[in-house]
Amino acid sequence: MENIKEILRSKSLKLTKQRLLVASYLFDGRHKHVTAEDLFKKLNKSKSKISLATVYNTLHEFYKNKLINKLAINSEKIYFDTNMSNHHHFYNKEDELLLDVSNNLIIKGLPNPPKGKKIEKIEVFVHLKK
Amino acid sequence: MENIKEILRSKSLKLTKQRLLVASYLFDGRHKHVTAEDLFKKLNKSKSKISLATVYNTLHEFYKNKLINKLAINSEKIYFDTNMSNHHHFYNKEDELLLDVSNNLIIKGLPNPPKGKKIEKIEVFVHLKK
DNA sequence: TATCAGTTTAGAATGATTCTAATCTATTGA
DNA sequence: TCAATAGATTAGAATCATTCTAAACTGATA
Repeated sequence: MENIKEILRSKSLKLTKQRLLVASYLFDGRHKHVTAEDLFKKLNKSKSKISLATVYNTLHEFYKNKLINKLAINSEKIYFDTNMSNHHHFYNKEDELLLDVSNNLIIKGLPNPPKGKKIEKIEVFVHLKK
Repeated sequence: MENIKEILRSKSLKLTKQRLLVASYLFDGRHKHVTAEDLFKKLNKSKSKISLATVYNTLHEFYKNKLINKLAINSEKIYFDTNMSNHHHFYNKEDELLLDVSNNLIIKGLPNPPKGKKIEKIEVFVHLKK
């Protein structure tokens, strides 16, 4: 719990009950992919209480502070990803499977970005089927 | 116009006014990225008439028939892409710039997909910044 | 420990998309 | 040619994830 508090302090985020609740779920050492709705349900199963709006606020706050990533893989839901290392994803729409591809990929043949623009990030989605 | 009709016929799609309207805009020889809303506005500028629901229906019908692609790049809007060749995208959120990366990329270091799954498609988004 | 900027909240609002069910029309086959 | 009908179109309502609002609350500071 002390290291969770340290994470929030390092980003100058106030240590509120709700943030600690969200952070201790997200940063328990295992990487996770969650939607706001999932997280809301999961956290409200225990006796803790947090509103859906706060779940959204907190996830975006963490995202802005580079504590989590945001994945817009299918335009229906936003997934937040606690794995901050450079990685990519396997995705299977049918069963909503979302898996990290942890290897560092080597991508050759990429043209230069348009004038005045720099590459911020390369995102690779490997779509799967049966 | 005859080749537009041929495209629809080849997919057993009825040749309705609205489908011909959409198809002749989309398949005029230039690749396009459009959202349903954009397309709805654009088509209704001319004297032709088409409802928003029909624009959605038609785009999805074309998508199901593999006449266009669907891009879920930012979870706010769905883009449809008339370029059906194997390609990737540059994307700059700030100015909603979406560009084809036409080169065939070579991606090395990809692990095997999980058991029982095959790779359907690899989608690379190159996010840009200023 | 009082203050207050920053947080949380319930519920309303938004906006893209989908649904509904009534009307219309391209196709087909007699 | 044309009547029948399966499929297409439509306006407007419904949906659903997300954001907004503005009132109440609470950590952090002095």
